Amino acid sequence: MATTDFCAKDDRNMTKPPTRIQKKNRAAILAAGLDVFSQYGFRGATLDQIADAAGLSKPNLLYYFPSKEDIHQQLLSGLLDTWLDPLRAMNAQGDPIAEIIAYAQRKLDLSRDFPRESRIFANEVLQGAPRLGNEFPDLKALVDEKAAIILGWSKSGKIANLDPYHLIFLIWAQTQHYADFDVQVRAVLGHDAPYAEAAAFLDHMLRRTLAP
Amino acid sequence: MATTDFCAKDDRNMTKPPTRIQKKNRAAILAAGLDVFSQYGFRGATLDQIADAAGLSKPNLLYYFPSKEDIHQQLLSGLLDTWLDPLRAMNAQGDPIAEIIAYAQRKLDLSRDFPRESRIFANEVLQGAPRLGNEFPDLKALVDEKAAIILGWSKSGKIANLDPYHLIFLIWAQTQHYADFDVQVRAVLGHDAPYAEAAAFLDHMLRRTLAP
DNA sequence: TCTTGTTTTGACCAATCGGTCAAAGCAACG
DNA sequence: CGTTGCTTTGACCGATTGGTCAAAACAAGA
Repeated sequence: MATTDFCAKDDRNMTKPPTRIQKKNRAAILAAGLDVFSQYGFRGATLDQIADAAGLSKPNLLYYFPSKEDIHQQLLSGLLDTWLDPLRAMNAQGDPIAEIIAYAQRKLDLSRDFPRESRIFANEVLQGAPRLGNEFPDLKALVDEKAAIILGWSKSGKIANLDPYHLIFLIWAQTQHYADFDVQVRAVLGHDAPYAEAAAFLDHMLRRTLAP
Repeated sequence: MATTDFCAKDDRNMTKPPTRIQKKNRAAILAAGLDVFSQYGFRGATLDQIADAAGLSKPNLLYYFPSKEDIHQQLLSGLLDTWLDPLRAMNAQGDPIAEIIAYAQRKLDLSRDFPRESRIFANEVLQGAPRLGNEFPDLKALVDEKAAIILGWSKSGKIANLDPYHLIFLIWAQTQHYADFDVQVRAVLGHDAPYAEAAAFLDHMLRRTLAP
């Protein structure tokens, strides 16, 4: 056969390394997909839009990715890792309050620097996570681990006595709000730079909430 | 002409009161639209789905509403009022901390009792509020008014010195999180009844955050 | 009963959707 | 130069989309 069909092979089976142009186009497609999916959601996004944004024709786009769903899937799985990194970095040996506040601030930084990634994730969860459900066990395992650490801090009196899971939800909700509900935040505030204020507020709120 | 085209007339121009069957079908369509739009978003929802859920044929559905967009629009505008009622009820003459906590709890109740309404709203804002943008001025006016009250409490030392806008964002984010990210919350917690815990946590967090 | 206006529907439409395919274009190496 | 294999594209496909329309079915009062 004429075509090598490289995109259908899974990662372990790299019979050939990707060429320069393959890397460039695949990256362009993922960048375009991020733009379009984050703005319109999976169903609302069209291959024509993504192809346009990537500067390719639709058949050419489908030469690099087998389907619309595959582009979305690759974005999501690549995303979740980055998104959970701040939580992974929370250290049981560190100072409890400082660790939790540092985690929240890192999460807020992600919202500021990667709002499209946040929205693509929010879109997915909002609609019941039909293309993300299988990632939830890993997510739960990580949260369980970190919740146990927080619970330890709580039991030993180093922080207030509170439910660690809902503390994590609080941090998720509050930090992602600025990315996911960006238009609303900007419409209400009337200006465009909420992140410095948000960081100060978050610090105040967590310090008060966590104090033993 | 044979048809009366009643649905195209605006509310002020009620040449005839709606019949019993009109009321019933319009209500059924809005209920079905709430179900479908909240699950799939505007673009993801189809008229066939909504018609099915309402127990009507598609042309019959379009006899009662002129377009898909109109159903969505009516849901949204009817929604925003309910959604802002708890904030409207916040009383400048009441006890500051009790007022704010009561507001947050009412908002959490809305998330528990009307998660579909919350999600339809979240879906819309997430995608840049293209069909909601004109409602933002009213929203901003209300928030400005209540933020001024909170700021007054803050200045007079009745609550901590904090940014009232970000306090409101905090309450929105935290309460809506349980409705909008429901699947994620349930996947992480491993059980189905987070609202009692959430209410206790919210009370703790706000009481600490607001204390002078 | 007949008449009048409301309600419902099957058939249909143009546009758009995700995706296919064969053929053409192209780069690189001998 | 020619060959080989990677890249790009125009034309096309079946399915689905939101929406239309004329005609049929129905309800209700006279």
